[in-house]
Amino acid sequence: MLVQILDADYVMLENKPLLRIYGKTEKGDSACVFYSGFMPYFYVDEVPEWLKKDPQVFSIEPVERVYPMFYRTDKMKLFKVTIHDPSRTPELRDKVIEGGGTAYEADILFKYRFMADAGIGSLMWLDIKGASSANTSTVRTKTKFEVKGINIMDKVANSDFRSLALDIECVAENQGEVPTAERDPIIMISLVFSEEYNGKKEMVISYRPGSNVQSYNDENGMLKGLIDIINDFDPDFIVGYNINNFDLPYIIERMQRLKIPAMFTRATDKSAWTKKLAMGYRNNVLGRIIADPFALIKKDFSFKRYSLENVASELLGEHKEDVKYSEMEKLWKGDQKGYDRLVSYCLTDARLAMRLFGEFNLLDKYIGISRICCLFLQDVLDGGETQRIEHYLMREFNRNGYIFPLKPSQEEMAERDNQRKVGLKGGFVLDPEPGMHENVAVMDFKSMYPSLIRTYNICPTTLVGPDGPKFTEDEISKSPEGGSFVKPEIRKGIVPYILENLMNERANVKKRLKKATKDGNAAEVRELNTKQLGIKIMANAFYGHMGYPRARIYNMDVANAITSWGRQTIQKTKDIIEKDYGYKVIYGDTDSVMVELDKVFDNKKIAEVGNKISEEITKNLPGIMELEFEKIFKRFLPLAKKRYAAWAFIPKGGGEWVEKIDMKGIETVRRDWCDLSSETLRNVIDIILKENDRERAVQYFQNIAKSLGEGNIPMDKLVVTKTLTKRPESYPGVQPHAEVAKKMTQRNPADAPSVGDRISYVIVKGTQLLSYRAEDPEYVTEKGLHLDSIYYMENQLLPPVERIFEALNVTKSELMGKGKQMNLFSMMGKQASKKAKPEIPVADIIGFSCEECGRPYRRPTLTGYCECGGKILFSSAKGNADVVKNPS
DNA sequence: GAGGTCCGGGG
DNA sequence: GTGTACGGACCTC
Repeated sequence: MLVQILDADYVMLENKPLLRIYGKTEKGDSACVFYSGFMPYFYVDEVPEWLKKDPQVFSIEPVERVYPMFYRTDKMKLFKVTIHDPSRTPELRDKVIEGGGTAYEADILFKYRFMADAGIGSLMWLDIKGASSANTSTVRTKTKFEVKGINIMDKVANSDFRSLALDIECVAENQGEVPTAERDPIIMISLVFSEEYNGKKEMVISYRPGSNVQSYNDENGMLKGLIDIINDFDPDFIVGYNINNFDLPYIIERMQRLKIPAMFTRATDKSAWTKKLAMGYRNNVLGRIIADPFALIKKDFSFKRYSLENVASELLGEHKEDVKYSEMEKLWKGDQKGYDRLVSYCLTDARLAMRLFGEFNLLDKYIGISRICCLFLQDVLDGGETQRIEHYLMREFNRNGYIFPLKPSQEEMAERDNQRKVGLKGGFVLDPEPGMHENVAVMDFKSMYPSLIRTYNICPTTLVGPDGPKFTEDEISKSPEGGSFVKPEIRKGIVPYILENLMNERANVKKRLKKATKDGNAAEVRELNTKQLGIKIMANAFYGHMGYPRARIYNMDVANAITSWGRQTIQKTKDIIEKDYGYKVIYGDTDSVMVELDKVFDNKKIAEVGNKISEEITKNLPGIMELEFEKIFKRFLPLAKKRYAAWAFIPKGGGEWVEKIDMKGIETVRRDWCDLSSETLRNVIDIILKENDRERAVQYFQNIAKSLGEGNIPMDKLVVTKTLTKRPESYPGVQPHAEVAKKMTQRNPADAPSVGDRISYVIVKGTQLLSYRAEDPEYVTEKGLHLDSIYYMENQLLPPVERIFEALNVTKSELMGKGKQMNLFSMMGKQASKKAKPEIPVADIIGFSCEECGRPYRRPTLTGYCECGGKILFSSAKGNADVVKNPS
């Protein structure tokens, strides 16, 4: 029988661990295979007397292993300690360490210890020889098997996975608070199935009857009903928007509170669990995978906001039902029509989560990584890069006779942190040549760091150590700033070996991908693309790992060797291009060089030159290092290191080009900018790059400024929105959105914003501090208030574009039109503020503002004058102002 | 530019 | 479960 594996655990049976591997059969049924006979073990360097007598110990045998740090030919004499119960390992390990001994591989999860030794990895298909063991009641999978033998199959296509999307609703006891599981019940749960369940694709369960609602007596009954439905439908994926940090912990905590065992895992003897960590929750449902579109989309898409409403409208063009938190209780307790709305709201959220999950292949990348690093999908989703790399490394090191060290202790990490501050240098970043450049060929090194590792055989196991064997110059490669490494003839390093395999495998997969694409085999294209992506991500992670203070095999000399060879490579490349070819390298960062080709204006010609230079340079590069022509910057405007805008043309093959605007380090979307800021910035960049007409760009900007001054910009382009994260009165400083919330509460207590609500605001004219002049846009419309165009000019419009214009030598005053017939401020009209100025008690002074234009300042300017020429005055909370007598 | 702080999604 | 434990945007020095 073939099983694709998703998860594993173990239980103790007659003082021996029994492994349970969960997966799917070819038919798409859930399956569990039982494996007994594998025992937990770890290594120690010496065997204390107490350990020999410990009843946990099954056997102790001497072994020889190679320590993975520094080139060495000697083997360590160690002892392999095999015990009965995996869960007892930590205490034995800690006791050994306390006694002054050293332990190895004593912090590897039992399931992963087994898989590593058996050569099994996540999502592999296993051919199971054995006997069906349907009589076991400890798991609830459709198929159960006792293993006699396992064969690893070559099959890559995934089984048919089954998903369940869910969304819960709950109402807080006190209006305006976020509900908590300790106190507030779940009132309703919507469920959306990836395939029909009892003839339905979706359902809503609750304990208030309604049309299309499956009703229970109470919350208790509803939650038990939920457990039954999950087990009955038996999903592989449990999906929900922010399910990781809200729905699932809430459900589990609620069940704990109501003394309902959370028995919806694939084992009958283990409940689902949730644990609160520093920042959020960690959840586990054994045998199933929890997938949160919120978490996944946040990593792979760039949006200003990641609310379900926002994401669904961006990605699906769909919207949530319009229900405010403040009306939920009313709907839950009110008439049937309102209740129906609540039901529909709940259902929509689960539907949207399911669509996002399914239509955007959100898991593909993680499936690819999981396949390569061998960790289960859930661990890849929840864990970081370190775990992936280390698991992979341990398997490879073990296979080659190396022992793998424990995770570093707190003290060790602190020590490394100090070391690192002194030592680790990064990539080489050239100072960009200022000003606009045209016809730039962009070349970069193909997988620079992995290639350097392979070229120079960089690895902890090839690093020449202080006490190890000595070598002649010919036998080693000496890095510019870092360690020396023995050449592959003496020993090939494990990391270079791993990278060689990964890179060859990826080339192979890409070849097959090309063919599958040509054949139009969509399923295979997806599989192969997933795989090459997984390999790429893994291969690029090795470099960073070795310079990471929390890594098990960390070494500064290794990390520094890689970056210093990188810097040397890029520097030499720059020199050759400038000396031998006579072109100017105007910018470069880590693995790329940008070369300005004078008097070459045709894309085809630029590509020819770029390709020629790359090829010729590559011929003289050591090892497998390869420079390649990547794209053209028709125009390139650097602002600073790591910040630029460019009009790029990327070769698509067959003489075709993809055109786009490349931006690095320039934020066009920021939470505290209104739409007008982003829009103006984008358009200014567009005009500058595509038309190369700075006059027109300035003019465009001035036109926007003029419309702003004349009040012709629609208000929705000037709105800034922020979330109220606490009660408005508990904000330490004055913040615009909190002030607006206070005003809204005062005006209409029934419609007071509550914690978690999004508050939109605009800034109106006046002399008070900015935050006090923040207003609800609806109120502004209603009362016909005027917006503060000076504020928008100075704080929203100018800052983003200023740096762009600066790079083109357009000064701020030129931009503002100063010195010309009419400056922008006069164009926009001055803000009158010369009114009576009573004395202000010092305690009331909260800031400063300009006498002429009313612009607020947190402290007076050095000159005591505003940019518009007006004097800076004190301003009080009440909006009065007085002349600053001594602005120092 | 480095170092510290805030905050997210969900109801 | 032989486990942990963010990351980007923003602000100040």
